[in-house]
Amino acid sequence: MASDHTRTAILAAAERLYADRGFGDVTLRDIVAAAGVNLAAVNYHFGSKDELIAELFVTRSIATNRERLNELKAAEEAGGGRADIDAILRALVGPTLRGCLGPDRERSTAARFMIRASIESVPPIRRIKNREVDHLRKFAAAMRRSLPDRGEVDLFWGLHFALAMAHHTIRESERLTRLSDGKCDLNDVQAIIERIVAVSVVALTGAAAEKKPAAKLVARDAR
Amino acid sequence: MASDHTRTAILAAAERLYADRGFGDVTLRDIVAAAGVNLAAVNYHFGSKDELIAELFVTRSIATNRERLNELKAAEEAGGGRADIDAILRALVGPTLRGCLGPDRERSTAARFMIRASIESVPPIRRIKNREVDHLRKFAAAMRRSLPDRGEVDLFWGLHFALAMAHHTIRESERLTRLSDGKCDLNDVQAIIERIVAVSVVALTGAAAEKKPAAKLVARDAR
DNA sequence: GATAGTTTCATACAACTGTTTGAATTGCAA
DNA sequence: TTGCAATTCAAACAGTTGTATGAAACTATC
Repeated sequence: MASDHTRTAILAAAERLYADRGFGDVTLRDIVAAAGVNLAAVNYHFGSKDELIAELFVTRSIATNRERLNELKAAEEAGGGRADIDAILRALVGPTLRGCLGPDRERSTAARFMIRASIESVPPIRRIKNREVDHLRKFAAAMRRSLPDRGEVDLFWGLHFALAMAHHTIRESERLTRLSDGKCDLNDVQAIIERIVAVSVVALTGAAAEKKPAAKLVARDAR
Repeated sequence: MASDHTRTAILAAAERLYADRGFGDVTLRDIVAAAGVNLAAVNYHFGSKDELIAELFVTRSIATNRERLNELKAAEEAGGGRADIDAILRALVGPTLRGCLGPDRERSTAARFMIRASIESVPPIRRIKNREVDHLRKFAAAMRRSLPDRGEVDLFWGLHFALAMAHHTIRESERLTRLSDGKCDLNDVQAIIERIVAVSVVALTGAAAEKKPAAKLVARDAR
């Protein structure tokens, strides 16, 4: 196999263009122009435009999912097979949020691409997302082990709401900034993670989350 | 002015098609065929495709926003200018959820259209959504009056999270059903509303929400 | 250095898109 | 009925899209 030069150039250019301008108005011609390759190269190397998009998204979401599972595994091992609920939730929303938010200027192309994928939800990506359920089941199982007394339905809702807060924060970060006149700091990702985890924990346990003083919990002091 | 027959037929056909098949693959030709009118009628009556979509969305979201404000006003008058926080949140998420969720077969075209609008986020709709901030400020103000001791930033986050749970539930209702093997009942809209309100309230007040026994609160008993 | 397989290239294709045009038709008022 | 504006219509327009083709260039193997 020759050097992947063309293939790689297409992937890089496509990710950057999609990140900058969205899926809606980036054509194959834009991509090949930016990559400095021939138009036919896309179909030769990827088969179709949709498969190119799918490959971009799969690559990134595999990375995120692996990170999630690593954190989950670490948390379960630390707890002897039964992770704390806040650690589970942190493993669930942390990688995604860290991947997509943060100081504007150091936000990577990959992050901006994933934000687009989260907002625009184009068909090839939606197809992949549908398979994500199996991945989430592992977190549901961990939550069941962590909170065996909690009803199964409540656990699903808790998991669902945690993801809701994470994804909505990614999707609507601009609106929240505008609504709060910049008072909500979207750059302090760790604080956002802790805030979401804290809300999810109280939603699941009905009690304020004070169990893990090691991690700095959400600063909820009045200002 | 003649009878709005053509105009109305276009609006109805467009809303139904967009609801059924999404914005991505519905063309003006599909719409005029379904409406039984001429292709040029769309541009004659609406100016452009985007303006047609915008009109559809504006009509529906004005209705939702009015409903929201009515509920908010009623809650504030009942409390003498200071509504309970759970009533405010109910006014915020209730109309949207009631408009979009509920038993599948009685789900209206309008509801399905709004779900699409929530998922696909096409340019003309995004432009309109950006103006929604002013509307949300009224709820932020009401929350400030209701919880004057709570920090402003926390209130914004609470508002943001409440919307997050509502919209994510609408967007990902199918996935939640699949993840929970149907155990999460997406048909009981009122229960979902109360669940979201309850989580938001504890997130905002740090205490379990037991203040209003009149409304049935979320059933969080283990099963 | 011939050969076979891979990769690149310019170009054409075929289909679809929203929009425009200008003539026909309609409906209403005088 | 006449006149005038609003509406409808068939047709074409102008542009874009993703994809396919077949020849050319390259690369590595024998």
